[in-house]
Amino acid sequence: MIRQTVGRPKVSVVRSAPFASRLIQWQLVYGRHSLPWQGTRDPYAIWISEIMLQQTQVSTVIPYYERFMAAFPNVASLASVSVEEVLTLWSGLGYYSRGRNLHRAACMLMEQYNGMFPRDVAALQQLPGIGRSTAAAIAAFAFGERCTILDGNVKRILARYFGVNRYPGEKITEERLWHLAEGLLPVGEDHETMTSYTQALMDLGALICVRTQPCCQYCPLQADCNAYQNDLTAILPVPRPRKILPVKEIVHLILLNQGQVLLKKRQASGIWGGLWCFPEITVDQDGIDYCKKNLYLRATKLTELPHLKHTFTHFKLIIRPQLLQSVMHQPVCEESSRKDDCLWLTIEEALQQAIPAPVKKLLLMTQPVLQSCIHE
DNA sequence: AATTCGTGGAA
DNA sequence: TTTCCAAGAAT
Repeated sequence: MIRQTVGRPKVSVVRSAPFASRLIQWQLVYGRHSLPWQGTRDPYAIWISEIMLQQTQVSTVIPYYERFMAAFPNVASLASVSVEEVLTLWSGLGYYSRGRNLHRAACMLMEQYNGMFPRDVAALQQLPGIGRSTAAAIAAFAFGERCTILDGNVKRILARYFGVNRYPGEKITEERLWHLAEGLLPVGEDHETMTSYTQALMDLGALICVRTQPCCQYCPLQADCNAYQNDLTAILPVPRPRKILPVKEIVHLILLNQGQVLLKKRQASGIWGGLWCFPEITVDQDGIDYCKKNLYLRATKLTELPHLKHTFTHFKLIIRPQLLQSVMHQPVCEESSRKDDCLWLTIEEALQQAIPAPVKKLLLMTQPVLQSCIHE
């Protein structure tokens, strides 16, 4: 830590008053007030938005949020559908365990709370997909509970404000940030104050205290900000320690038959868990052989499509797509269609399933090819 | 405690 | 192009 004067608890509570009130005053004038999930105290709407916004930018979330709320406007409607239907609307958004947990939590809310939301943070945190920060966001926005969030915005703000010169993702540092955040909460306990304050933290981080080139001229915390006073805003917060991303290479088999493609459901765990994907093999496997042994399909190779690069947080993936024409003999056809983890679909149908982003790209690339195949 | 979960925007 | 990371949680 950079040298700083952190007082005893009583002192820090008193000193925190200006922090919260300045933020709140700033938020009322310069903050965001028209995001789709604002202006409501419906815990369901707030919950959905908070889950979608985990590690995901606002502009990305908005269309997904609108579609999701239109389809599932409340806990009961979400709990009543299959997890498949939830993942279909989640398709392309990433971190698909969020969608699975959302559905599980909706079912738990129906069973344990009669479809209502518990008011306290501890109970909220028991629900799958709701951690400490998301629980605090829901409790603050929906119920006016006096609890603090600690998302990427707040970590960045506090790292600068207090001059925290260690990586915020580090466990010990994160605990420190939680403690600092608790100490900055507004003293009042009314709902409106907690809503404004929590939104203020997010807005300051998103609009002023951004990662690169923060707009310190317009920051209500400028006078007390350690990083600004010491010209450290460019190097705080300390970035994540670099790691070399491993590169994985796989083959996706795009099987074509009578205007349809084959999608295979992935196992529940691992990347793209439970989503529909092309059959996947290693680069040194033979696609035609794989079709024969695992899918009971005779196939002939058509062509190899240009490879697709996809970067995850922890590895890079090179997808080598192979177009295969499958010939389905009658008994073989029955056998392959009997597998409940395989689906023959037109591309239009496939695009409406729970598929990850690269599969969507490949489907769109395949569309013209399939058209020409049909005319043969 | 360190990994494993997606995807796309911004620099 | 590469790098970083965004309203984090679960394991």
